[in-house]
Amino acid sequence: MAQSDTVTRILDTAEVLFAERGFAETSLRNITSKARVNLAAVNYHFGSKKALIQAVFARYLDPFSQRFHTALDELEARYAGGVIPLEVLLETMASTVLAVPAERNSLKVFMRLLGLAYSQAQGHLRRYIQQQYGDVFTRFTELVRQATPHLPDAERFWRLHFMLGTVIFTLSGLDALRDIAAKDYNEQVTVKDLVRRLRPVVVAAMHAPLPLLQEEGHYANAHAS
Amino acid sequence: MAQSDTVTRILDTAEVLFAERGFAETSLRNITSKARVNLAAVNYHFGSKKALIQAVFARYLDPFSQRFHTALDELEARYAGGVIPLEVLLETMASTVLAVPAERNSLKVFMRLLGLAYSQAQGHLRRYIQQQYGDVFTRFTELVRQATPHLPDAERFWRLHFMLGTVIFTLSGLDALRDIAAKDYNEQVTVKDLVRRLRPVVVAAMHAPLPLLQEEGHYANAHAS
DNA sequence: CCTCCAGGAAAACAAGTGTTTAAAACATGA
DNA sequence: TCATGTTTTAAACACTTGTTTTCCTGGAGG
Repeated sequence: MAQSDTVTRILDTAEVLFAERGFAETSLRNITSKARVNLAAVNYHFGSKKALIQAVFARYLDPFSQRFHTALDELEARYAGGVIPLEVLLETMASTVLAVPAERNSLKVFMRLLGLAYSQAQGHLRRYIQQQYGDVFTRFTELVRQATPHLPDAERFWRLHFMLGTVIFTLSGLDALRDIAAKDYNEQVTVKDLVRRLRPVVVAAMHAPLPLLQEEGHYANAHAS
Repeated sequence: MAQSDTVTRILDTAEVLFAERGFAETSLRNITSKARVNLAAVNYHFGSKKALIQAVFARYLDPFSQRFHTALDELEARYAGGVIPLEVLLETMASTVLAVPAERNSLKVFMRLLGLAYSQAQGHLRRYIQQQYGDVFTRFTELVRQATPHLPDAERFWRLHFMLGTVIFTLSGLDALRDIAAKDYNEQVTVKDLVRRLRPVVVAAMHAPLPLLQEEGHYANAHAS
């Protein structure tokens, strides 16, 4: 209750400001004034701006990774000992992501934050996320490995990141893209629609034939950087 | 020459600092001190920080869009009147991107900047890029449309952005990913390698079967945001 | 010679930043 | 009710930010 309504007001305000403007571009005075809370409250309750940023992420990622873990538990039980098909794994991940708004209210904010975590400098964030939630991701990729034994490890690694890029890029830039799409194809897309569109694309990408190796001289004027 | 060696020193320094730290996180004092140039020089030569950012982009995008235009000209001549196959279009785009380092020296910086342009708030940048270089992109997508007549317009739109996400996300986060990949699969990837890996994935993604429409209730707990 | 003026250098400017301090208000259990 | 510990508040602090201003330099052209 009153047990620091301030804390949640700060978090609620911070997450949407961060999502729409980035971390460096959002000042504490920005947050606190919009949340109608004293400026010092952030440092009092969280210690620093960095800690506030991490708290914003934790509020999304804690329940998410927990849900994901139990979802994977169920899968492993269902396919006891056997291999879980790739489609099922992807489907599970998708539905876990889509379940986020059940407790927090904006999937859009969640995806945007993830996008920022990658693109923004903020080295401390990537480190924090990695060491805090890295194990779920590791567990997931291990299951993907078993589901795609034909893929060389390196190839699978890259393809997973390709798909991560697709999802995060699309869903985190959703607003801008949605505007264009609505204007050109007058169609009002929801996140759920997008996930529906993503499914066959991701599956096809993971099943794509292996790249031909080293067609030398294929690209004129190509220099490594 | 002395005809403002200062200008290029500023641009050279700014582009790498921007690429590795972002725009807001890079101060003019940061740039000018590293470039061993007076602080006021930026405002003298460019007018403002925003203008400097745009100048950094222009130095990459001007030659790029020019090259891309002539490459498309050649393609249209070669396939006079006919449809240019999707693979050829993608190949052309890839080699145009890979040709960037021929004049500017870092493909990595280029991709990182593109990534920032999307993810960073910086509304002015997206607008600038859109109205300055939007026509090449429009032309390219029109050719893609002709090459993929079976795809509904909206579906093609989204798939193109999916792939844009893949490429920009991967290539702009290249350094971090490369470190992980090198550690786990001791393999030293170059940008060229990545493009080679990307090719079949992108092609497969574009040719993926259309999504099933509306399997209602497929995702439990799913709420739109 | 002097003028002119693009360019460089140092300093100041006003505004905004995260963080800290110290006092006040509040709540709660003894 | 009083003392205790927790929150809230306003003010200040110590910087950093982008931008301007002012002065100084060094040639080119008349």
